[in-house]
Amino acid sequence: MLDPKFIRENPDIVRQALKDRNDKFDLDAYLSLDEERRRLMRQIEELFALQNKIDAEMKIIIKERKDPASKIAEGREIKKQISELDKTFNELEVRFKDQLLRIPNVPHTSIPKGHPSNNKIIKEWGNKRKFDFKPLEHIAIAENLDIIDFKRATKISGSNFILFKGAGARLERALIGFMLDLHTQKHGFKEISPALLVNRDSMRATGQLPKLEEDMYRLKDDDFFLIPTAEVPVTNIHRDEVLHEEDLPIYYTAYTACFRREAGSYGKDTKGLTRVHQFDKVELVKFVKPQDSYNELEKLLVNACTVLELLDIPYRILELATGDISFAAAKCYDIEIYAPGIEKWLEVSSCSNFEDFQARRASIRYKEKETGKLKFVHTLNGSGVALARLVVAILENYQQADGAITIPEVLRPYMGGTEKIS
RNA sequence: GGAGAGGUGGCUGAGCGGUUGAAAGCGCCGGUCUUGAAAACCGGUGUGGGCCUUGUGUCCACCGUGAGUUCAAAUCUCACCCUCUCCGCCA
Repeated sequence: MLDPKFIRENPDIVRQALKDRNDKFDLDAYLSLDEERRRLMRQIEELFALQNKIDAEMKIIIKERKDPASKIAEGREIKKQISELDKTFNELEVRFKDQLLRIPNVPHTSIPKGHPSNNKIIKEWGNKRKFDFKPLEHIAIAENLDIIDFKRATKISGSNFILFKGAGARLERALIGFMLDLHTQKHGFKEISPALLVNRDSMRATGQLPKLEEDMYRLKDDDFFLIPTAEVPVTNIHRDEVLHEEDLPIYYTAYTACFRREAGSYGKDTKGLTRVHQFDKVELVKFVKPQDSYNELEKLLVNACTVLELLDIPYRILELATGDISFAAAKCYDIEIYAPGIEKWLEVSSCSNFEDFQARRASIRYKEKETGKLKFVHTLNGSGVALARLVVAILENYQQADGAITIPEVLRPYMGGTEKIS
């Protein structure tokens, strides 16, 4: 969330941010709510001060064994006044906090403004494969090789779920192992394996709640949520903590399944692996000092790209426009990989700097040695990378004329030396 | 799921309803001593918020969370959450 004081003092910046994001949040209603609650707060605090004064006088009266009756009556009167104001104040406070949590982050000034069509391609890597036959779509490839079973996945769970089989399942596991090893051994990340169910506080801290509750899978009996990304449990590792400055930056990587309800997206990308309710992902999360966060974002992006370069999959990087970045992000790069069968660029990673937006919600701070002050850390995360779509790209990029798939060289050690699936 | 114990500052841990924002110790910061370091000793050290005259300013809140009793709650009552121990169940 944003600092309420910052919003109050810079309403124009926030208003512009909302406009750039095409967010309909009613800032004026928020601001008057803030003013009203502070007005009431001042009244109540004055009464508290009065109460404290009576309290002090009361102590003297008792000590000197005088008659306390009139002071007691005074105290009663104050108490009555406080309890009346308090009721209204509490209502306002609940509304205020809820509204505050619905204000998105202010986009960084460097990023393109407006509609997603203004997303800027800042890099392309690799050459699109040339085939001397018509490349098939991944669905056909996978069904021919019997490594993904779409029909049975639907029977077991429903539409847009996956069932990997045989070499398909092995490929999935190989990719996870390859990526985790790369990030832990070469990029300095610590491996984390978190729970896939998290509580409401955790979802609020990273910014999924309260706004996006409809998009989340929720266990209604226990008020748990299925994680939409490892970002949630991993960022929450340090919720309500004060970190040591010398421990920063902290790098974590985690493989988890991710669950997306995608309410309201029916009819869009409904076929194959490109949009599913559950997929695997290796996530990268960083906690850094504020002055380092934009430098760390660039490094994070390189870490994610390295995965694709080692797999030799053509990719491009998009710098997202204000209208396309997520609720909590200040700046975000998307990485898209090319799938020659369906002839589409597929998003496999979003690398974002949240600045102190999540840290403020989650209360993740560190004590700055030089000043002795507590400061919010900056949090970042990026996929390194998402699996289902990566499998699409591998199948379509590495397909052969005979319908077989050659295994990218870096994956072979993870597949027991297998060179092709046929 | 059953029984019991307990949640107090960065940590450990005291706390008869009224000079308790909170003893003590550890840690941390500064100083003395030392060639330097350690030890010892001395001093300091919570967070969040409101207000304006932005100041070594002032006021308020905070002892798991929420409600209640009271003139007054860390302390009493109730509910909830969480942790630990034992038992049960279980991969």
